[in-house]
Amino acid sequence: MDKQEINEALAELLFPDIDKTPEYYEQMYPERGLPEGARVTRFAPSPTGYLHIGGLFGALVDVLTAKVSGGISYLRIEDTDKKREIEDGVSGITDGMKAFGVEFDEGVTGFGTETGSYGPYTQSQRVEIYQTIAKSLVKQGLAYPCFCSSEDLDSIRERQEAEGADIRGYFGKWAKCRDLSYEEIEKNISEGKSWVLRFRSDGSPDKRIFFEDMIRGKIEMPENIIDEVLLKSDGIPTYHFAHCCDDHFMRTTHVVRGEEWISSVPKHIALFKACGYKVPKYAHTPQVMKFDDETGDKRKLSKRKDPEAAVSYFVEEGFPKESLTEYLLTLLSSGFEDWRRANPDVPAMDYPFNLKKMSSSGCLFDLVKLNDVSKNVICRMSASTVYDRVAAWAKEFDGEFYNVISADPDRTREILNIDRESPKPRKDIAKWSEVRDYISYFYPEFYRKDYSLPENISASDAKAIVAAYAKAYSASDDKDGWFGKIKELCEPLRFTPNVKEYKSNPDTYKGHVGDVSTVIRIAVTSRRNTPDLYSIMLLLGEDEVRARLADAGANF
RNA sequence: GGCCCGGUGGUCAAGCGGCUAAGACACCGCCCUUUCACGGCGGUAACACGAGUUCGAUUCUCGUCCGGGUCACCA
Repeated sequence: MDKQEINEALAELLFPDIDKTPEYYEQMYPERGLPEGARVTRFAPSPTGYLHIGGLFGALVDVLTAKVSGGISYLRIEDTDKKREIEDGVSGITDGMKAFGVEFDEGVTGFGTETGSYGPYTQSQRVEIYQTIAKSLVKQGLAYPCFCSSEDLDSIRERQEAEGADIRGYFGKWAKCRDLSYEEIEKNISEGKSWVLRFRSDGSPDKRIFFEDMIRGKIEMPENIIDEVLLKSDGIPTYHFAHCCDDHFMRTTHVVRGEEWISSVPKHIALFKACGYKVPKYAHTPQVMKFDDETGDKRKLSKRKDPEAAVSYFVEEGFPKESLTEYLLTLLSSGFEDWRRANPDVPAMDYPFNLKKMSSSGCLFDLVKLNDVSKNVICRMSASTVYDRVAAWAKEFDGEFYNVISADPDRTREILNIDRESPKPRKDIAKWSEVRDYISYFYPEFYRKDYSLPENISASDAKAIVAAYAKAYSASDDKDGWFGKIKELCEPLRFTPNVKEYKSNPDTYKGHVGDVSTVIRIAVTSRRNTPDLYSIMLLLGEDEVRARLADAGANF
């Protein structure tokens, strides 16, 4: 047998059940007839944990990159590691994406469902494809079976470490199985020894490869010389091989992924070339970090240590989905905030995103900034929208609150509308979980009396103010009349209705109209700070206002 | 340890050889104002370090330091 015949025989020995050829899949998954410049991207998470910020961040880049170019983005599930997979992994990802308004053009849409003609989009369902390509590689002498046990591999590693070798891994003299004869292989297999399929690298340790990262520019690295595992002993591909096959057959043009993948690019390029595939463009995104209070350092957000790394955290806290995506957009694209100011009402996903303008350094996730972004998002919403969103959130996370506000939706909407839907809306609310406290004084169920006064106001003055106001108060006053009455209270009680005058003559008065208002505000709401008091009193109604004034007057 | 990525105010960030080094968040002050918020105005605060190239470096090169990543039958 000549070499070619041996390879053919080996391929049959290794993959007796594979009867398709790479050409079959080439025809099944033809080039996408997209216009020039259209980019095909994919978000390819593995269902090994909940959806986290980094994932959402990456998905946003994928979707936006495809969208601005008139291309396609799809969601692929990389479930080749059955050991680490968790039960609700897939739906966690798809639900999370949905919850944050990230929509892919094709791919997995939920547990067991998908759309698009380049599927299946779940790697565990594509095993035949990988094996077909693997078989072809064996035929060409580009891959070989390796029978080394994990102990063998450990020992190789140990020896390499002891030698202080610069390059570690399965290659050169360490690659014991690389040149096994057909007879040896056949013997091993007939003995039932388990094997993995390795790539037969033709790389040289002193050659370098170059590639252009869409975000970082030119990157130079040593060529890959490692005989990487292509197929694990269970016949399932490793990430590297699956990446190569899938992104080729799914016709991905731009691979966007975290920067932790940069170091394996040489492997990937070698694989694509060995398979005869066009190497996709790569874009390695920076990592989202957080500040670790314990160590005082920046570090990568950890699923384990940081509850806010989970996207579900933001859902539970009640951040509107737009807030998180807008915040992430400010992180991943410096021009976003300017664009948003110029286009306040356009959906965030219409942002003309540019991969090349992405920052390449890791960034800290800033909850404070998120709050600010979120306040801006919420202040643009109508009262009715706010109500719907709060109610939806409360229904899931705060049933008691939901019952109370939904008992009279119209009234709740009116409460939520105080100082809203104006050119200068308030920006008090950053997340739905804050609303309960924010409007609690409207509801007897939540109202907590607190008549403590600012230091500059005595209890006796407060009693006098409330008593006088209770007499003057009329529920039918308009706003000017309402405030006029408060002003009229001032002089007799030795306060001044004129703030400026008080400031120039602080000793002649006990305080000014602001202090008088504060006392009334405290009496009516138990707060020192509230939105427009007049609106509040209107919504509370005359009986309730009178009752509160009386109660406060007796308890200051 | 080898290889790789990164390093502008507290945070996110403009900046591509010559600028008093933008802007946003946070913080502080003032104004507006019945409180708070909003809004307006102003302020504190930065090019990691050292060489080199250059008439001139935040911008280019090299080295150092610091941070991060990666060296699995995990992705």
